[in-house]
Amino acid sequence: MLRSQMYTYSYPHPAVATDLCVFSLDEEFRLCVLLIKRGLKPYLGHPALPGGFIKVDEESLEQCAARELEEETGFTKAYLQQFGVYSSPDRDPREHVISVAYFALVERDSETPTAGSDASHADWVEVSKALHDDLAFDHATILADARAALIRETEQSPIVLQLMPDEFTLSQLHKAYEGIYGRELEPANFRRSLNKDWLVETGEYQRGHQRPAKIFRANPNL
Amino acid sequence: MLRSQMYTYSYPHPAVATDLCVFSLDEEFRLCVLLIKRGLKPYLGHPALPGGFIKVDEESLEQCAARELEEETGFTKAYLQQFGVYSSPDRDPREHVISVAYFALVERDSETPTAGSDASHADWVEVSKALHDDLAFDHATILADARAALIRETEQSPIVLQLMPDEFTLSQLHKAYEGIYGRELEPANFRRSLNKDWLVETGEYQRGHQRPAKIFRANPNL
DNA sequence: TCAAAAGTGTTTGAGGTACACCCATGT
DNA sequence: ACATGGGTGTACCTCAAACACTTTTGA
Repeated sequence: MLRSQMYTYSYPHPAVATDLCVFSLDEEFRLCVLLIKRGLKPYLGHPALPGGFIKVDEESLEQCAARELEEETGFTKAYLQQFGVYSSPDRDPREHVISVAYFALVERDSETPTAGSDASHADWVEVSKALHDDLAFDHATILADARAALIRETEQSPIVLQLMPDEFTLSQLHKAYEGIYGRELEPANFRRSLNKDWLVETGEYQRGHQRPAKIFRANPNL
Repeated sequence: MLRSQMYTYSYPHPAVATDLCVFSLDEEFRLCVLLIKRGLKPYLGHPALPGGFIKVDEESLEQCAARELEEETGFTKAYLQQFGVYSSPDRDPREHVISVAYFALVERDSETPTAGSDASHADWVEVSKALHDDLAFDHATILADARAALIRETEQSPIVLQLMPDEFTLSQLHKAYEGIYGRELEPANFRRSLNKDWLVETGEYQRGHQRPAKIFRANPNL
C-alpha cells in the first residue's frame, strides 16, 4: 500500500459514486437483483447494491459503472442504463456522496459470476424480497426506482432479451415479462404484442411433457 | 473577500454542478430557452446554459438547481425535472466536472426575469436556433437531450401548463404543444386528446377578429 | 383418451387519425 | 356576405383485452 496522499481543492467537492442494480432471471425466470454484504463500517453487514467511486480525470460515470460491474461481479459486456441520481447531503454519514445509479442486465448462466469478485458475499435475491430487506443507505429507494425504470424501458425496447439465455421458448420469455411487470399477461395477447423482428427461430423444439415448444434466439441484428 | 481556503480529501473528488435548461414560450407560443453569455475564461463570451456548483454538505442537487435558477434568473417556484448526467473527464478543461442537468418550466411574464440576476446577459432564444448556436462545453448536447426529455414528459403529464400564462385559449395551448413536439397537430384531434380534467373554463371569452375563444385556466388541483 | 402446455382465431372496445362540417365574429 | 379562426361529428384504422378454440405431446 502506498502512503496516504491528500487531494486539495479551493472549494468543497463531493464524493461521486455509481450504484448498480444488476438484474438477472432465476431458473423460474423471476427477476432477481445482485446484493452484496457490506464489509465496511457504515451499515456493516447489511445487504447493499454494488458500486464504487469514480476515478477522477480518468473515466466517465458510464465507464465507472462498467468497471465496478466487472470488478464486483465478474460480468463484462452487460447492458447498462443510467436511471437516477441521489444527492441528499446526509445519505452517507461519512461525507456528502452523490450517487449515480445504473441498472445492468445480465444472463445468470454465463460463467459463475460473483466468483473471483471483490465483494466476498454477493447473492441473487428476488427483487420483491430484496425491497423488504434492510438495505444499506437509500438503496431500497434506488432499487425501487430501478425496477420502475426497467419496466418503462421494457415497454418500448427489447432489453428483456439481455436477460434471457441464448436459447429460450416463448413461454420462458412470457414468464420473464410477467416477472418484470409484476402481473400476469394473457399468453395469446403476449405472443401477438411481441415484435417478431426481435426473435429468430432456431428450428429446434424443446421436448417436455406436453406439446413441444419452438426454441428462439434473440435476433443478432438488434 | 475572504482568504482562500483549501479543502482536502484522501482521494480525488470531482467537481459537481447543475446545468439548467430554462424553458418558456414567447409571444407566439414558441419554445425558448434561457442562455447566458459566459463572463469567465473557458468559452468566454460563448452562450451557455445557466448553472453552478453544488454546496457540499448543505444541499441536494435538486436544491442546487432551484437555487441557481433563482440566483441566475430570478425565477422561483418553477417546475424542475432532472433528465441527464454528463461526466466525461474532459468536458471541462479546468478539471473533471460532473454536471447533472435539469429542465425548468417557467411562464415568461411573471415579473421581468433575468433582471437583477447574476448573469449580466441572459436572453431567451428559440430552442431550434439555440441548438445551432456555438454553445459552451457540451451544452448543445445537453439542450438537445432536454428537449427530448420535455417531449417525453409532455406526452404523459400536464407539465405544458407550467409554461402557460394564467389564462389562455385552446389555440394558444395548441401552439405550445406544436412548438414542443416540433410538428403540426390536427386542431380537432388535439382538442379531443386533451385531458379536460387539466383545465377549467373561466367563463370569459377572448374577443379578436373572429369567433371568440373560450379562456381557460390550469386546474389548480393538479 | 385425457391432462396440460403450445399456439391460433375472433369479438369487442378504446383511442388515434383524417377530414367534412357547422359556428360566431369583424370587416 | 365572406373570410377566418373556433369548435363539433363521424368514419376509419390500429391495437390491446378477453376468451373460446385447436394442436401436440407424455402418460
